Amino acid sequence: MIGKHALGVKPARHIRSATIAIFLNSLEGLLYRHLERRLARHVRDLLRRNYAVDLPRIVVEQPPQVELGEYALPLAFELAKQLRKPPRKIAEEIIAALGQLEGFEKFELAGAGYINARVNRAYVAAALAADQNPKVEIPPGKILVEHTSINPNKAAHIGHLRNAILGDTFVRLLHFAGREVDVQNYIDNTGVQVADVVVGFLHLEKKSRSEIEQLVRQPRFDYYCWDLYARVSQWYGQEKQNREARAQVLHAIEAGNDEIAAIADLISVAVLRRHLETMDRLDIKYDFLPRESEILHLHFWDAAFTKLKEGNVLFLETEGKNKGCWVMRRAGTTRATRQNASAEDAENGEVAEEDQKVIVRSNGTVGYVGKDIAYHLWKFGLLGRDFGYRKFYRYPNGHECWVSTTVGALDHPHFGGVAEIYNVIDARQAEAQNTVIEAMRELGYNQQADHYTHFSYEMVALTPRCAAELGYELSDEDKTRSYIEVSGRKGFGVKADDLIDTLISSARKEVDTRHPQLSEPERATIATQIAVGALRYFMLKFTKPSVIAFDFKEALSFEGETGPYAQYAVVRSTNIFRKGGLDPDTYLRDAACSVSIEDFAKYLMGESGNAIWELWLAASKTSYIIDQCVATTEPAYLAKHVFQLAQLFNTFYHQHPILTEPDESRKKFLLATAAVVRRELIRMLAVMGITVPPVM
RNA sequence: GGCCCCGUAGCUCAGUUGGAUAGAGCAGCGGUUUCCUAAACCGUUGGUCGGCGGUUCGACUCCGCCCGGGGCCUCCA
Repeated sequence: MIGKHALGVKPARHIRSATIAIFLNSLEGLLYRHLERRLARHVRDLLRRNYAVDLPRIVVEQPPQVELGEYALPLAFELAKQLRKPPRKIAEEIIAALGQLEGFEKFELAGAGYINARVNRAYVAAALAADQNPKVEIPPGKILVEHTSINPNKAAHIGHLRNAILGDTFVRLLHFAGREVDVQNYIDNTGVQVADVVVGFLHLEKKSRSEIEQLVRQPRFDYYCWDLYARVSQWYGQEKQNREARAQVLHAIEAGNDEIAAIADLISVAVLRRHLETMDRLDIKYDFLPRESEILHLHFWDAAFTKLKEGNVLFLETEGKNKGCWVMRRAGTTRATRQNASAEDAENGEVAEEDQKVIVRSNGTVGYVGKDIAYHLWKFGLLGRDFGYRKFYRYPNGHECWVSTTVGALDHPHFGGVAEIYNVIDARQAEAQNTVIEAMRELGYNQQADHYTHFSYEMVALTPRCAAELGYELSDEDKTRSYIEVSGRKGFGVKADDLIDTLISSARKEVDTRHPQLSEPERATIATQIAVGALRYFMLKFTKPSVIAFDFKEALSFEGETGPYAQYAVVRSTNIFRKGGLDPDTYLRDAACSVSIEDFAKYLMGESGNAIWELWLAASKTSYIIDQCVATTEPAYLAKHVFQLAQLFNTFYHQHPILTEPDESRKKFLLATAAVVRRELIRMLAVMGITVPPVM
């Protein structure tokens, strides 16, 4: 629901050149992903027809150098044994049979039996300049992305930033792919973490409700809680009986109708607002905040419990250590247990003790996984209950964020009942997530389970050096580790707002020296854009399963493989047009299309055109890369590609002075090159949530 | 003990779901600014892809075993 389209640039409405217009109308697409699909389809048909072979997947890869073509098919190797012919011979035959294919120049035999395909560079470039991007089939149904989900009891830290940036970027990727998305941020406002801070205010600080009401209004109340939470954890360690305070508070919060519950609500709401402010600094916004308090008070669990019992997913353990608990089979123990068990055991749903997951404790209270099952049944519209909704937070840009409540507004957007869900949750919770999926499956909701994706990522830890810089005392063992885990409980970590502040002031210093003539607000805006660009890029450049060992030096870098590097490439392109007295977008719409097919061919074909063609080719891959990111749930590919494109552009920029180019048609072509790359970079950066300053 | 992730250049990481000569950034060394041009560019140093087997025409990639690091496995969330 946020930002219908993440596109930073509007597509050109019409094409000026009659030649190109006719050509483009006759085709379904000329950009990288369209050509790849067409090639694969063409080859598959040919293999069926001529060889009666049906390959499950036609592998299409990219040759090591652009000189060898744009696509490479290694399929002759695969067929060699089956057809009892040498690969080169097969490749030759296939090439002869391939004939003509729209958008392609020719097919060639290469190496030991590769079939390399060369596209018609001029046509592809013309299509890209005209921003041709034909509609592709978009799967129906709304998608729900859950991310951030920070316990509302302390300030957000760098680990939470990775979660939110990954989640928000994935939302933008889905938007780009044309999908409708709801963004949810689950709030555990009734758990032990909130209880702990409440204990801190009541037992350590001895604060009254009205005093807390005052404190809540201070600017960074979440920082106050950060320190208090760490002190409470220490306090629990001092005397065993201190922990009794937690149990009492927790119980009061769950019941939800006394002074303590009111204080807990006061605190968690205030911290939650702070989280929304922090994330909005990075342009991360939410549509709906489902809270655990409503899951409890609206009795979501009761509805889920009934279903789980009726579906024989849960059973009451009558002996052993889990006696008196409602348990289910732990994820990952699925078939083995069933097959090894006797038919009668399977009937009763009996599972070995070590394979059991307790869902309802023997005292009748439900655990976290149980509540999560109920919540996920709601997400798919399977629970038969709904939240109440009220407006909670209005962003400066007018976007409205809703929160769950027991009795809400009559008029509200519809949340839940979606077709697909993605949960951005760190890898440590993989087993819990799988247990929820397993419960859905056992309830017979296989289709929903298939569309339940745990968007798993690794944590952000600190390098020992970084930890030492922050003033933490390290044991000798810690010093030898490659990284040290952040701990909210110990108050050990880098707070999100602190990091953002540091980045902004660091960027600000540079902007001040480079552009002293700019006004104060202008410099502030640019510094913020650079800081956000650096931070978001930093969190996205690592692949999800890689632990980020956080280090200030790297995170604060604005050089090399960073967000500012890519932003700077765009600024350079913008500079060309500014100094040339042109507007890049207008130029693309009007002038670039006046570059004739012949001129595109002249400057892009052959040896001399290879280098610039490489740049055009990379620029034509936007939708291809984004498809890949969505299919693999890996935004890092986009970050890598943006950097590569920026790198190619910087090389181009260095080698080709454009404004002084004497040949008028060549100058037009070079300007079109700069404008196209600029447009694609802006687009992809927007998908990463990064904007580009006017100057840097 | 069981399950999951990681191991690639001095450091931090990519490696297109089995393909052509393993790539970036940082750090180091040496260069390039009257320019649309330095948050940049060029050159250069640097590799037993943790180890051993296996599958394959072909393995950094898949399988098995081992070594090293991390995580999860609680009537916590």
